[in-house]
Amino acid sequence: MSSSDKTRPRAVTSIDVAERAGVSQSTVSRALSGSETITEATRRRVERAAEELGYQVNARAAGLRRGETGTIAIVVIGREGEGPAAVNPFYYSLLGSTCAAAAERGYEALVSFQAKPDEFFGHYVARRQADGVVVIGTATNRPAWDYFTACAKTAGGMAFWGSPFDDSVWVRSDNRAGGRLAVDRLVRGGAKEIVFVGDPASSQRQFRERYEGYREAMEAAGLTPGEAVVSGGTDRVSQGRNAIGQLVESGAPFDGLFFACDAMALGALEELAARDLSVPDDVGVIGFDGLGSGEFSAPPLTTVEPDFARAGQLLVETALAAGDERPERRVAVHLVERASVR
Amino acid sequence: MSSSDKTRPRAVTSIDVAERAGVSQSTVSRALSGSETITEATRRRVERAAEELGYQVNARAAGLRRGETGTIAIVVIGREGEGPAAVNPFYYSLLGSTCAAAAERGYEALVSFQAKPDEFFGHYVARRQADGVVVIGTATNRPAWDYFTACAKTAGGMAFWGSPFDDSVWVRSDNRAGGRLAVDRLVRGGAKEIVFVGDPASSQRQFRERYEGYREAMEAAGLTPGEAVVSGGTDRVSQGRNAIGQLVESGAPFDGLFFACDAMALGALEELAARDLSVPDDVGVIGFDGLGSGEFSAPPLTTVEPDFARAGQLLVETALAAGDERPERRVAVHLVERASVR
DNA sequence: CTGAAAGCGCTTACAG
DNA sequence: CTGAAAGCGCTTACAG
Repeated sequence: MSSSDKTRPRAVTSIDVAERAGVSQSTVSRALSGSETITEATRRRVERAAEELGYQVNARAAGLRRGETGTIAIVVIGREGEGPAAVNPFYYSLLGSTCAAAAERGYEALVSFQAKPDEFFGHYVARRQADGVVVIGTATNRPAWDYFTACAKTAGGMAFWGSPFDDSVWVRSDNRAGGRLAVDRLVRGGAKEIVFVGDPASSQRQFRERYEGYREAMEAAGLTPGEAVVSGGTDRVSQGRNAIGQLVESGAPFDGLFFACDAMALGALEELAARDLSVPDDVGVIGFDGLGSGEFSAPPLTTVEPDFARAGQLLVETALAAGDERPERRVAVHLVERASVR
Repeated sequence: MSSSDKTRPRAVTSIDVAERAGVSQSTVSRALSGSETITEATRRRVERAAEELGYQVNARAAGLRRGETGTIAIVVIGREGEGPAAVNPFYYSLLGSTCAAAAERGYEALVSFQAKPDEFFGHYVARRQADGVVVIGTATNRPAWDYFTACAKTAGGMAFWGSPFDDSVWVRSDNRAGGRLAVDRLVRGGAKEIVFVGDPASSQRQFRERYEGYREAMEAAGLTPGEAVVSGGTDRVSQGRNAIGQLVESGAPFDGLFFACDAMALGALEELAARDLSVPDDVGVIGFDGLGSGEFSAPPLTTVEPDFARAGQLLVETALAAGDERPERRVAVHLVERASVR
């Protein structure tokens, strides 16, 4: 018979506020939502009552009535069967700036990490939990992208970064420009035999674009672009490591290395050191992504970084866009100068 | 007069499903929520109708009626005036595992990055947007912690990691055990003159606990614990760098260094290299946090890492706990062996 | 400028 | 086992 057996105390409602202020519920709603049609005196009375009662608008009820959710769902795709600890830090940065971009537009961000097929969920819009959903993460989780690509077909209101498919609503770095930036910088450092490391046929579609940028810049510089070096390995870091072994054993000369992503470059830096090849003196190295880890590698890694803030904005914009609008989908990149190029 | 001038198509409701299945709305609700009191035949009929119509329960309406939100808010506090790009990667890992822990318990995660005083918001529970809120992030943003500590006093349902205050509902690493782990390892590597670097009076309360662990282990090993080395600098990395300068100039001998956090250790590693001090031969180095960047430093950084998954669980548990329950609040730590100790 | 009433889409006593 | 009705807490036409 106790009045509060660990039940939450009943929340204060707009009716309580109305009563205290001596007005109707409608007036409370208008006063608190900033309607123009309310007397300043009334508004103040209502605001004081709300204040005194510690009243906060019930966002859920308001949204239900209004028909908007004010929320955007962000799903981060991980490697199959691995937890959030295995997520590439690049996607954490992207997550952060996407949340910030959502907030900027007045949206809340509902985030989830999804890696296992039996837990895939993308029907946020249908369930009215969100007005749009952005999906980011590793291209290597094929089942996940199959799932979300199918979602996008029936649902709309989705934006992708990292999808292995070209037919979805993706947002990407300006990868060709990035490839050119990297090669030009290597050339300025005196390199002539510049090699691209990474698989242009990778499920990460952006790799091919980076390779194309490499080719363009090589040709523009009067140099001969080579075939991409593709190496095995379970993760990007060991792929980078293995690439060096492969390269050295092939006997092909090289004085500049452009990696399809920072994780590979970081692995390569270790292997280069192990083989007593000096960076940047013997060979210049540039990565792609702007990973924080590159600040502490030996030497610190020069890299091509997308404008994360802009990436977040574009992702949110795209997810929220009504069908016909066509938001820009390429994110500008810039070179982060550290110390792995002369 | 067009029927769909860029208005979202009206969502399918449970009434539509009821109609199609030839049952009442109540039955649809029961069938889809897995109520026991429904005939298998009826349930199947309803499920098929829902399927055909592409119906998804409106989570907001259901929650409103049920009085639960099924959501937990996670706020990440950043350095005053800086964006998500400046957030310590440690907190990204913690964010990831907290999201995962929420999902494990069937909760959605509403995340926001907050750094500026005019955008602080913590009334998620009062606004019925969440059933609890976990706050994580840098202790250096004092106004933010003042704000959320005040929130916690009136609101309940909150859990903190990183708060500079002791009186809030915090969850923390088992820092003393971590300190002991680090010192013991350094001793095993042959070090005798082991120095603690970091400010025990820092707003980051965990630093003091780590220092205490250091003292305990030193004494237990029959060694003399020294005063902590406190150095200036705008961020942890430069504090670490400066600590080395300070230490070397002081002339005090040292052959083992335990840093209050990895960011400081990483800065120190650079400075040590610049001064031709070899790690781990001249001096062993151990950090705290388990930062991913430590994998790529020269040498890779040995560090004390909390059990992130457990940290997330405890945070969620604490935020969701009804007043009287007292969830465990210490997270176990372990040593990640890399190469900065002999 | 303000109020009474309807309704957003569910779930859950209450009947039968 | 199923249905009719009420109600979660708002906002917004519709009146006045």
